[in-house]
Amino acid sequence: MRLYDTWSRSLVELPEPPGPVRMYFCGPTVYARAHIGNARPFVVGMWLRAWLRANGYDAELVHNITDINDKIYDAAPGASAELAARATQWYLDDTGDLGLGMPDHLPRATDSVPAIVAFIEELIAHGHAYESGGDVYFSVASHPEYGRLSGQRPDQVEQGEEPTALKRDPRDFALWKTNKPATEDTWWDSPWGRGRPGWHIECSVMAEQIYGPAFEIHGGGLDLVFPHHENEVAQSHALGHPFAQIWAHNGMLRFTGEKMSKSTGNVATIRDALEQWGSETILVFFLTASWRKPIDYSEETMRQAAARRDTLRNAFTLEPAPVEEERWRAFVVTLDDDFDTPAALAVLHEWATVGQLELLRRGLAIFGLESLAEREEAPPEVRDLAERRARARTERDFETSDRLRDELGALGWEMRDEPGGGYMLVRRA
RNA sequence: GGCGCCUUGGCCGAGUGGUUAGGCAGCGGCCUGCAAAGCCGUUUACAGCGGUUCGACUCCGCUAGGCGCCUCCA
Repeated sequence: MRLYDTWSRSLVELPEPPGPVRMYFCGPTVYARAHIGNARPFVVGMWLRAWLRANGYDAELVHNITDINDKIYDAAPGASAELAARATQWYLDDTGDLGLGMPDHLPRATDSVPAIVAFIEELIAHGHAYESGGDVYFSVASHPEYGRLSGQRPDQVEQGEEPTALKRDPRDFALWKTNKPATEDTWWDSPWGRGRPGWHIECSVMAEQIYGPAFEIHGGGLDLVFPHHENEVAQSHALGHPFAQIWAHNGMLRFTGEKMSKSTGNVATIRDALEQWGSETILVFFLTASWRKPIDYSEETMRQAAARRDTLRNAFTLEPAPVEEERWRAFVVTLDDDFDTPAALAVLHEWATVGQLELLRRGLAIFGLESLAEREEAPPEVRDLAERRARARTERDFETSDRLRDELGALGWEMRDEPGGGYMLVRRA
């Protein structure tokens, strides 16, 4: 299997099974309900893990929770820890309801502070960082490789608006920030006084705490390439750690519906999407685009995803054809080639058309969509209505028949007539 | 100003130097009491302009439009 790697800007072949393939995908900063775009790295990470495991890999996924951050302080003055805890639970609930299971590890920044302090001390000892007024900064000039991941030219980087008096070089970034009592109600002790870690160092440390200094895949949104991942790789490489072999960056989700825009802050949360469309439609939606490309979230694109979901589910009401195991190969080819889910989806549709239901079920299961293969048993009152309608039809009392069909519809059930008076009851999503 | 990405038929989205994925929607038909589901058929696609080539949607250049990032947005 090969995957596109941002570092080398090329497709990189994964080692042969069983690997291992250790993956670290950047998770959310917990200060509010995560929006649907935040679900993409989670979904991609979980799908990759499932696919790798199905192919005999020893695959593992770490997804971190950033629970120390300015946004959290801003959102809940005086109660930031409580908000972070609550928002962490929201995220776990929301992603859990996607039905993909959970990553192997969900480390919190707040649990890693001693390790972060130790990592920073080592950077200082090696001359890659310096203390300044209670803050500690990474010295970009000490690391000539800086900028390689993102391709940014340090001399062209736009300067931030923050006063940089404490930095030796405006490009330097914070590893540790001294506590500001007026706005920050959490802090940790360190050799440089009370403070808190910077964002980038949290991820370097959490990844290495679990995997050690080298692992296979580091994932996250394309918007994190610079500065977040550039800084992570600088911190770890500066200490001679190999860190990630492959950098996998997922494309951004765009809100293109009329009612939504990120600038107005009016965006759908994962919870909103779950309530409006359900997990199956969300997963099919993510399947329709390559993981590296942008994907548009709108009423129209979601409606289409829902229609696709129905098409796939309807396949299971048909007579299955004898399993042709060799057809599985077509699916493997698509996913082993940079995890091309749109192509894989086309294969699933092909199987649906020709009645390869066992393969279809197995393929859907990779993406957490095995529920599409399940038929829900109708409750007694629904079966009773259906029987009455069947009788009315037999007696050619179509007025009663149509009325009963409407009643079934109101209960969320669809009655599909078959030749010879038989019928099938199908749950409408 | 810098780094990078994208532009395929009504919509979404693969793909290849010459044989045109897939889905949704639309239209016609079969089936049905009528539907639904399914099946069959169907709708002059590759932003524009140059160049390379026997031949480009596919390679190169330019233009236009869109998007991401530029120190704490997945």
